Amino acid sequence: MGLRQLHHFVTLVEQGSFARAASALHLSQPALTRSIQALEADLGPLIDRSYGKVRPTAAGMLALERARRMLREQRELRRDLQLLEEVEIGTIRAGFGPFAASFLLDPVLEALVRRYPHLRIDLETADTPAMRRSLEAERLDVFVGESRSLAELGHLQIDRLPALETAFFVRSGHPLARQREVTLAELRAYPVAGTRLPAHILRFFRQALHEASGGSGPVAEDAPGLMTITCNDMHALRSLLLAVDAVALVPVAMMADACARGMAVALPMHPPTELRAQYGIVSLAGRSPSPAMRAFTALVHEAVAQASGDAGP
Amino acid sequence: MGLRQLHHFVTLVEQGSFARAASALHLSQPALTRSIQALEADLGPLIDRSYGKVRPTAAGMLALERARRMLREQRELRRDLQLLEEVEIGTIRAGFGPFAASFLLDPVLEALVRRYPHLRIDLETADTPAMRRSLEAERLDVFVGESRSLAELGHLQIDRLPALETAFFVRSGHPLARQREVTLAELRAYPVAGTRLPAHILRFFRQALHEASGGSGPVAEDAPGLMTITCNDMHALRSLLLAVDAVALVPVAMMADACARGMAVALPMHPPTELRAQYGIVSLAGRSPSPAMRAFTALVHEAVAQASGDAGP
DNA sequence: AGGTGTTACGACAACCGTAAGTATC
DNA sequence: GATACTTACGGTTGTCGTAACACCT
Repeated sequence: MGLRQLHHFVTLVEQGSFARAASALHLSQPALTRSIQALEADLGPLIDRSYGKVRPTAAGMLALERARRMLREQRELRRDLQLLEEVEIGTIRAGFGPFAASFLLDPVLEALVRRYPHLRIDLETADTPAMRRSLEAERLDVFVGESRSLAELGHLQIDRLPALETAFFVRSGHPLARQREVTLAELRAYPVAGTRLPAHILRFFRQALHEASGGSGPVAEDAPGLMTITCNDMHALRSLLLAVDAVALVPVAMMADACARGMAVALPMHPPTELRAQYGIVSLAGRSPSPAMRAFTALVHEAVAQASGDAGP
Repeated sequence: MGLRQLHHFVTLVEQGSFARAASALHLSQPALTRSIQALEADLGPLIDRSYGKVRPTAAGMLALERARRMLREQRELRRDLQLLEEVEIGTIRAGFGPFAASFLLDPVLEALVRRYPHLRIDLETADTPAMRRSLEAERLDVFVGESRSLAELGHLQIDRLPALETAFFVRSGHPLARQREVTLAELRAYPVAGTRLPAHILRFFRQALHEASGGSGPVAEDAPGLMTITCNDMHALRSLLLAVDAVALVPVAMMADACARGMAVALPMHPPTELRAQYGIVSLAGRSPSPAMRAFTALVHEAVAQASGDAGP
């Protein structure tokens, strides 16, 4: 019993004659005869041939029912795979780190919904370690997050994004906004807000402050950090810095509009702080991406390009 | 895509490795690899191979669902066909002519129910022309009836039964019961009951009566027949002849018990009337019988043998 | 004769098992 | 080196089309 034979059988019954069925199947009559014979050799007599009239036997009626169901499943499987390929069905479970979420979540979500209205979408924001756990536990298909700390992990595949420019921002009326140059130490006169930072950035700030205050040698690990406020909701930080005389370390892309409207400015740090977050699209290695995931990845790249285009020149 | 390949695929996912699946399928490992490759060439990537771990992709999950349904339909088709063969499922729509019903319906129905408790049974009694129409309209699968009039019809298949002995019966106290011989003409002193008879029997009686009354030459077609009462319920006729001084033409087999208990006797006709009804199991030619129909046919033969054994010696 | 279905034959593709190869641990 | 899977090769089976055959109307 094979799907091909069953298809032949169903068509034969539906067409009512070997000749018509064979032509409907784009098959020669003898081939159809033999196909049916083979099926009957397997399942027993299925049709009564009485010269010109083709009628299913009792067994044939049973077979007809089941065969139709099998063939329908086959058609629907092909259809489902097609729809999956076109992202007409499917699910994407994606995470965004705080930085990425701040300027990627909105456009990516909008683009996803706009281009793939039937896709089931499950997004969340969390920090990199949490998302990494979710990914490994397969609660997540992919996440966009700080990826430097994951670079050596072989079981993760990282699609690196252009380095994410960050800077210290204040609102336009802020005292520091008037200075031609600002040092790290000067920031400490104000509340300094940002997300929880990766270890290497934390170390960089501690070291810089240590040196600025005339110290030398190793820095104490428990020395107070630069940040006085951490919050992983970047939009809250944005609102904060626009409302009060705080300083916030946020992605440039996120502040592009506020700067354009003269509401905020990036502080001209001295020495220049090269604060580039290494972000990437992280997924489990060795797993072929679903069409939905490929679509998601593409949209993230698009959104990044868009954002850096806005914020760049 | 073939059922074999789908089975391989499902087993592979269930077993979690090519090696285990191949052995579970009684297949060599390379054969399984190639089978899966062929399926994937058809449907796209279905599984992620990551050395030792076999996991379905998103497409694979869809395929798995559909494939399982198809394979279940396949198993159930085989099972249904087996059950049909064993008459554990199926339907029989059978008719009985009045004579046949009188002594076959009860035992055949009982035997059917006893041996094939799951068979759907649809029995009816009617006269031969009506049953023939039902058969041709496929409201009936088979009937047991007077078959001489159908012998030449090519589109009907007739499984002839032993000739059905009939005789004129009266109750023991009947005046005619005391005679050593009874002529047809003598019957006319009493109500004569029977079923509606086939044309050739009617002609035989008319001819005999005509000759007995001294006539010669052709008999008028509208001459009064022998029967004064016709009823196609043979049990009613039986009750009638046991209750009043009537004469009834009924099958011998039907009266065997009453005769044995001294309640009725067959009249010793002179000249002997060779009243043999030619009964048969009639079905449409060119249609292979369902298992249920074969079972029915066998049981009818059994019941006939049983009845003629009872009534015979 | 015309149409319908089956068998006969040669060619091609599918499938299998054995054996050799490749990659991962 | 051991294990898990893939590729290579030769043989069997399944499937096709063309052609010849058998049968019914």
